[in-house]
Amino acid sequence: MQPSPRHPKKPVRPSALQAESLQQTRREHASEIAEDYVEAIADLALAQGEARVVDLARRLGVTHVTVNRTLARLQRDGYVTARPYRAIFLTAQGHALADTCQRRHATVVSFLRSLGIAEKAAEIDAEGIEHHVSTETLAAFERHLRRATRR
Amino acid sequence: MQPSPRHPKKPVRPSALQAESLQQTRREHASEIAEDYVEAIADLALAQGEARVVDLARRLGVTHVTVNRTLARLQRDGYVTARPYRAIFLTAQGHALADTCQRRHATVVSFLRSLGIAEKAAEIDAEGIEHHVSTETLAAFERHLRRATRR
DNA sequence: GGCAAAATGTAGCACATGCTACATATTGTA
DNA sequence: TACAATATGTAGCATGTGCTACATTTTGCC
Repeated sequence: MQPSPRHPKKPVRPSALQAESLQQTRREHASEIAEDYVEAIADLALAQGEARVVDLARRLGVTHVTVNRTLARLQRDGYVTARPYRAIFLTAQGHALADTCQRRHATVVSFLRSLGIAEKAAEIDAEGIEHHVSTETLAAFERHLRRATRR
Repeated sequence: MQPSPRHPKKPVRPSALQAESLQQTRREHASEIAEDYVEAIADLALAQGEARVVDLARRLGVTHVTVNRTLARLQRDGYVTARPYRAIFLTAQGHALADTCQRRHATVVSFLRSLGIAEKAAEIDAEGIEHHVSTETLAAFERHLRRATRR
């Protein structure tokens, strides 16, 4: 193959819609964990004044080591503040993200419940689904909920 | 801390429902990519007789290198057969998975469309959502679709 | 046949996530 | 205060996914 030595290699252009969708999904996945963490930190702060590494580990179902490393990344990205051996707190940016996630989570759960899905299954599915719900789809869920309530 | 030298360390037991849900989500994520690949391979086989690495790369929006390594894993796990410089084919197991995914994908898209979501957004969201839809939720989607159709 | 383009393969890097094992700091309490 | 339990931190490994750069094979065509 002629390696076309001039062009540094143009990025693969996915022509298909599916490629675009999958790339979107991959991007979302990168932020899913951040969302889960800030949401958990917000909950814990509310419930017991502060969030500790152990609490997060228990809550998220991972070891404290994983929590620790992920917190370093969240701190790097400006979502939390943390000092060694101290509690973890959300930054303004972290709070904003947490609020968004909590509202979205609640909406998704309510929506699934309104379809007749049992509490536990709704919770489990919502955890997986919520990160992939676009603004448009979330709005559609809310519309549906209003209709269902009005009835 | 007393290291309790006898017990090899019992796995962290997540007491909270959220921990369980998140672990479920992580398990699902491990199989998402396999699902995307077998689905693409099935489509390509139908459309042009066989699936090649380049086709998959274009379709999935990644480089051929990534396709290559992922195919090795899929082969290891029994979903595809592949020989160097040859086309890729699904095993019986791969076909079964592809069928399931295609049906589920179609259901999720139809469902989102029935909520008034535009074609493109429905496709994009479906790619992210479909992997996290439990049997129960999928059934609820189908129920909803039947109701909407009947009307 | 033989050359060039296309396709495929391989090496090696980066990053994210998970883990176990072990080290260190903090804390509760005798 | 001092010890033991708890919490937190660090080192190092595995796996999965993505990439670029380069090597090799296959294929189309003169």
